[in-house]
Amino acid sequence: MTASKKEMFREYLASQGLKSTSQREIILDEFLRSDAHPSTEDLYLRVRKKHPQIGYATVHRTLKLFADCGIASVRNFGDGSTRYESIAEDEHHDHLVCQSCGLIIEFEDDQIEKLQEKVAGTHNFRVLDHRLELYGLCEKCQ
Amino acid sequence: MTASKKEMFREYLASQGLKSTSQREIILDEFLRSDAHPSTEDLYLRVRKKHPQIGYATVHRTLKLFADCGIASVRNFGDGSTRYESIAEDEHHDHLVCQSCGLIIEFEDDQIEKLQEKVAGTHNFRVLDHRLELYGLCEKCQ
DNA sequence: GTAGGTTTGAAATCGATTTTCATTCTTAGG
DNA sequence: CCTAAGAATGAAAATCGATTTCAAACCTAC
Repeated sequence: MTASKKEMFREYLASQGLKSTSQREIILDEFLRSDAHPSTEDLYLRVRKKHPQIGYATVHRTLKLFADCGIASVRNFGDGSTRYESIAEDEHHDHLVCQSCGLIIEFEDDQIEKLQEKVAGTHNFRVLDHRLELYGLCEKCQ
Repeated sequence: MTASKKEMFREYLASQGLKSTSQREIILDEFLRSDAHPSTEDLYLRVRKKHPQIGYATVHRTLKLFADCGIASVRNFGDGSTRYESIAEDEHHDHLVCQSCGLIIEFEDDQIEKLQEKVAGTHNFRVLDHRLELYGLCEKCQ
C-alpha cells in the first residue's frame, strides 16, 4: 500500500515531466507515516524536525502534487485550515468530528454510499467524489 | 418561516444581551431574500446596493451571529470562500456540487439521515450537525 | 560534462477573515 | 423623557493561511 503510493507518485512525476527530488521523497515518507489529516503546517513542522532545511513552500507545493496525482485528498473540517488525507484508490471513508476536543473518527458505510449513488442518479448527476462529515460531541465530551 | 427566523434572531439577541439595530435587520432581510449560499462578499454587495453606508465588517459579524443563533449554517464548497446558508430547524439538506459549472443542487434523503444516526450511535457520538456533499458532473457537463 | 528546464527556500504577496478603535447608537434605569 | 453604560458600527489596519516570486541550486537527458 505504502509502496504503491510511492510508486504512483514517481510515475505521476515522470508522466508530467516533473522531477524526483530528495525533498519530495522526504515529504512523502513523512506524509505516509503521519497523522491521518495533517494540515500543511502540521506536516511542515514534522518534516522540519529531521530536515530543517526544507521550507514551508516546498511542503505546500508537494502536498498539492499529492492531491493532483491522486494519493491524497483535500479536506476541510471547518477549523480554517486545509487538510490532506492519504487515500487508497477504491476506498472511501467519512468522518465524525468532535466540536469540543477536535477528535476525528473515521468510518465507512456501504449503505450510505449506495444511497448517495441513488440520489445522484435521480438528478442525472455523476458523482466523482464525496464528503460526509458528522459534527457533534464524542463520547468523552458529551 | 421567514417570520420565525426574524423572531429567533431577535430572541437570540435579547437572550445574549445584544442589541437590535437597523443594520442587523437590514442584513437579515437581505440574507433571507438572497441566493441560497451567499459568501460574506456576496451578501455585502447586495446589501450595499440599497444601503451603501453598511460596512463589510458589519455584514461579516452579523453572518456569524446568524450561525451562532442557529438560523444559518456555515458551508465550504472548496472554492476558498465561506458561505452561509439559511436553515430551518428541523430540516437538513445536502448538496450535489458540479465541479465543471459550479451548479449546486440541494437534496434531502431521510434514509441517509437515519444511517448517519446509526453510525454515530455505534461510536457513542452525538451528532449536532452534518455535511454531505457529492462532487461530480451535472447532467449538462457530463 | 553540460545545457535547459525544474525545484527550492526565503521573502513577498494575495485574498479572505478578523480585529482595532474612535464614534454613534440602543436600552434599561432613573 | 434623560442619561449612563455598554454594545455596535464602519473604516482602516492587522492577521492568517495559501500562493507566488525570484535568484540560486538541482535533476536529467543528451
